[in-house]
Amino acid sequence: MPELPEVEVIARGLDRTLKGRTVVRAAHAELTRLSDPAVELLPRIEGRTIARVHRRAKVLLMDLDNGWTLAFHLKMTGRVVHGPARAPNGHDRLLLLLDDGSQLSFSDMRRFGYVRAFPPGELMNWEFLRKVGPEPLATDPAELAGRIGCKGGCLKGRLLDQSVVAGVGNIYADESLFRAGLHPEARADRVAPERLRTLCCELQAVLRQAIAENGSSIRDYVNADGDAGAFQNSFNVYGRKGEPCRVCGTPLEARKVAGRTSTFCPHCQAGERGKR
DNA sequence: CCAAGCACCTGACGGC
DNA sequence: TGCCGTCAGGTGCTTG
Repeated sequence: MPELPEVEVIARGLDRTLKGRTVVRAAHAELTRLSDPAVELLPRIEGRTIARVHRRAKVLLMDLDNGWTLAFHLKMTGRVVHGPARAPNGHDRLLLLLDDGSQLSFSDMRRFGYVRAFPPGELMNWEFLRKVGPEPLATDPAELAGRIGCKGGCLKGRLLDQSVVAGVGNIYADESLFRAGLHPEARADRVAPERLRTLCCELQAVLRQAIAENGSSIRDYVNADGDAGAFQNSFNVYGRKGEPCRVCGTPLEARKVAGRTSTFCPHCQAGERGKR
């Protein structure tokens, strides 16, 4: 579910509130996607102190004081929430009871998400992280543009490809394409480099703004404190099919591009599949 | 090698 | 009310 800004907001909140907290007890409720058997994983967590919480791509990373790292991938509906201890519910996958009586829960209604534990030094050997592209907010827009434009395929597909650039999902792909005035079906290698650079600048701007507004809440996203984000109120195109473009008033169109529903303004993002 | 399609799951919503 | 189809913020495997 969450894309880069949402995971970033969660990571910042957890790093602030969990750093130095010790896990008193770890409990699992049907950890179907856990890479390691819970019987092996939970003893690695219990008694450990949380050293740091951070993010890479859309993955939430929790460093423990024994050098192990827990990696949470939230996929579509995963949530990591810190709050008062409560009884488990049917969507909980992992519950960590902390030494101040609070509890960290990882729950996931659709069960696409997972938690994995990596021994000291092993995180960077994880296939997922070895294949993932650079962080868009820590990379020069011109370099990002070069990665997007170096091959064919539609722009939307290039933005969603995690090996091209990390952390972009359906919302922020559509929003950055709109801001750059580029059609989602434009052929990436036929768009002028300067326009690709503009796209990457807009991508950075939209990601920064979304982080500043606490992320986007569409259905069930909440940050680590259980609060909804506000950036959904700033969407120009995502989820607005048929509504008027905020710039020119033309009704927004939606179609499947690269397997995902893509909403765009046929006037502001014209470009005859990007041949301009 | 590549893009498309589907699989993985559950729940919400709209139409009939 | 209830059944059915459709859709959902992501990734990864199979297929053509």
